[in-house]
Amino acid sequence: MPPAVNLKSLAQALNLSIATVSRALQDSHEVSPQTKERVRALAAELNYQPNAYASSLRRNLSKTIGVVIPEVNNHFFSLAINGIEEVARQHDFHVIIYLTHDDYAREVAIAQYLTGGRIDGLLMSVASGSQDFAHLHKLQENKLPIVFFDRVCEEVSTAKVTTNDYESGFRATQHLLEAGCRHVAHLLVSGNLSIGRSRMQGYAAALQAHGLPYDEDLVLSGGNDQERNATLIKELLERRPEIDGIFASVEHLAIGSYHACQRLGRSIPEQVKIIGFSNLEIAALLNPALTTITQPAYDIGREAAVILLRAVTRKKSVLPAQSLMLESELFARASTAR
Amino acid sequence: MPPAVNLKSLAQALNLSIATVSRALQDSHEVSPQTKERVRALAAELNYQPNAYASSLRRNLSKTIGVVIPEVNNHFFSLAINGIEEVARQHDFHVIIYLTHDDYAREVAIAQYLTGGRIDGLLMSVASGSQDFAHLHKLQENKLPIVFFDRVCEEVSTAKVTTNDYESGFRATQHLLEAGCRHVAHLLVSGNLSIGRSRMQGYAAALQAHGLPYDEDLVLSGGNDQERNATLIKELLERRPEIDGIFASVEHLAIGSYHACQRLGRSIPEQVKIIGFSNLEIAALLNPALTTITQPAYDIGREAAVILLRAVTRKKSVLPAQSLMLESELFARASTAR
DNA sequence: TTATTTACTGGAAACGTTTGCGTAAATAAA
DNA sequence: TTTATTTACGCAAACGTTTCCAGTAAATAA
Repeated sequence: MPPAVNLKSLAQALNLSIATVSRALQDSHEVSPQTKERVRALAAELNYQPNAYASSLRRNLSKTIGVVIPEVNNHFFSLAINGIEEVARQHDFHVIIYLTHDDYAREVAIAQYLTGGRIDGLLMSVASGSQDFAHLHKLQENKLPIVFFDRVCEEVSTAKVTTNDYESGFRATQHLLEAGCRHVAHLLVSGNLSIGRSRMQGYAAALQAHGLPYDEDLVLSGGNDQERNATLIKELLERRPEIDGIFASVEHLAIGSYHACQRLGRSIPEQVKIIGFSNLEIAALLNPALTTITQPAYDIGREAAVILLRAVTRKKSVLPAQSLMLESELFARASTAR
Repeated sequence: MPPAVNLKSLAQALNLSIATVSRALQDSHEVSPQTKERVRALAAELNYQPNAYASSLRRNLSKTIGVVIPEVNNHFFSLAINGIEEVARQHDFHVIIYLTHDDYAREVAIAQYLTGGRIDGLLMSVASGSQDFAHLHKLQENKLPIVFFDRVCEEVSTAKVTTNDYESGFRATQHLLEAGCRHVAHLLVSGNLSIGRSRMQGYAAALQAHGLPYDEDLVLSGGNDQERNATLIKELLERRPEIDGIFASVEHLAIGSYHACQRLGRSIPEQVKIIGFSNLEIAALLNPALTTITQPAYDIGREAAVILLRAVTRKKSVLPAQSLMLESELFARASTAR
């Protein structure tokens, strides 16, 4: 091990005290310009890097934020991460990522970790299986500021960034109805997710507005197993052959619908029209091009990070309950053509 | 601030010394079973979490690995991250992610950070713009074990995980030639990336094997701006209308080719056949379905993480130069049909 | 009975940083 | 001249762990 270059070795080499070297590197006003220059020169020459852990321990600040999401292999979340990382970098913050794989137990374990003071703030999209939120309340008790994005947790009072999910659900359904659909199925990932509920309510309201009945049997809850989803959708389409429209609440369920239709030989959009929430850049290149409700994923990540970092740098540990709602956009494409 | 629960407070409450409490929580053999139980019980009750920074500082070990990649909004990398995270979780390690956006300056800045001892090991896919590798050598001098994956850096001697890029390039090109193409363009992201070179060499070798000339003008270097890529490809297709096959070395260039053909009204695969490296799950749903060379992205991430964590836990700071090469798979689909 | 081991436990140093406080010299004010 | 103030720096404590080094008491061996 080469003798690590730290404040002590710098101080010795410069014949100064550790305190002075530390202050010089922080550009403190209580060290002379000449000394600052000497210190900086040697630090640069020896390639000194402060020990992040010592600094974090002493200052009780880690310059790190955590991001807890279900998956990273998902266009929405990877775009959001891009936004988050952008903001973090501007503030000289580091980003630790944890994946729950939509598993409640993992989410709890991760939350447990996080009470150790490893991060200064948390950005989170809750796992779909989560019902109990004691682990999140514990984080708040530990003075960890939290910002939820997209999959928010209503039971915890803090800042939240979402999109207009109710309205989007309404518009998506309405879009199908206006395209001539009369039997619209709704595929969602989990009924107890707040955004799932909102989209569902929008769906139900649109049906009602068009004088159509809400049929519980047309609502399908999918999971994380893509193959299984495709099978479930296929079974639904077989069981209810009158279905002529599908509103998929998340991207991979729209994809699953394509596969199901392919297997059943149902043509899109002639027999079944499909609209889905999605951040696929290549929705337009699908066969047929997929009509999407597209969330401003990058901006959601950005905004959530901005709110969090503002709180962190101001040492506001508990964020006032606030909701920022961004607008999704509907891109009509071939999959819902008349 | 609620009085933080730490070793000291636990020790006081239990009328024990800090040392004993610490040892009890680590299940040391030199503390009695009864004491261990008492300590554990109170720790659990008070929800004690050890301060990660104090521990890292003292043990000179952070239980954290860094991942430096160009983008996260990319199927290959997000799958790789899934693999990495899986292994890290099994070893109780944390994962910090840094994005270079393929920018050399950012990569250098990130490397600079990383010498601060914040992480115990590094997984890296180098930025396409990187020419000089002093920043990486510095990391090695700082005793940071590095494993490169996919976009490896040949100039740095350490462990590397890649796929059979030369062979894949050869097979991809051969596939087009066997489908009848005579003028095959090659789109790549950067000529000075080692994997880019390998794929390119495979491309050139396949041409030669089929008695076709290598034409430099048919090789196009793309960037990160998708719109610009599509324009460049379009211009190439206009300039050289005889092009009847495209081998895209990365996913988004294949997508760009689709867009370019769409704009020019060239039909795939009748006029132009396209094959591309890609981890798109929905390649089969594109219009037409895209023929792909698919890398085992998840496994690459997994294997790289396994190698790294083995080195980290064995305190091997400098890894022996080794290469692990996994196999890519070619999925023939409609975009290269005769 | 004495010597030696074994089983627990505690004191204190160390990791590298930041920062409150003290102080000497230099300067300004009285 | 004396007295305040400023400037520039050092000492040492603190952050919460881990771990080396002893130390005590009981158990075993001689």
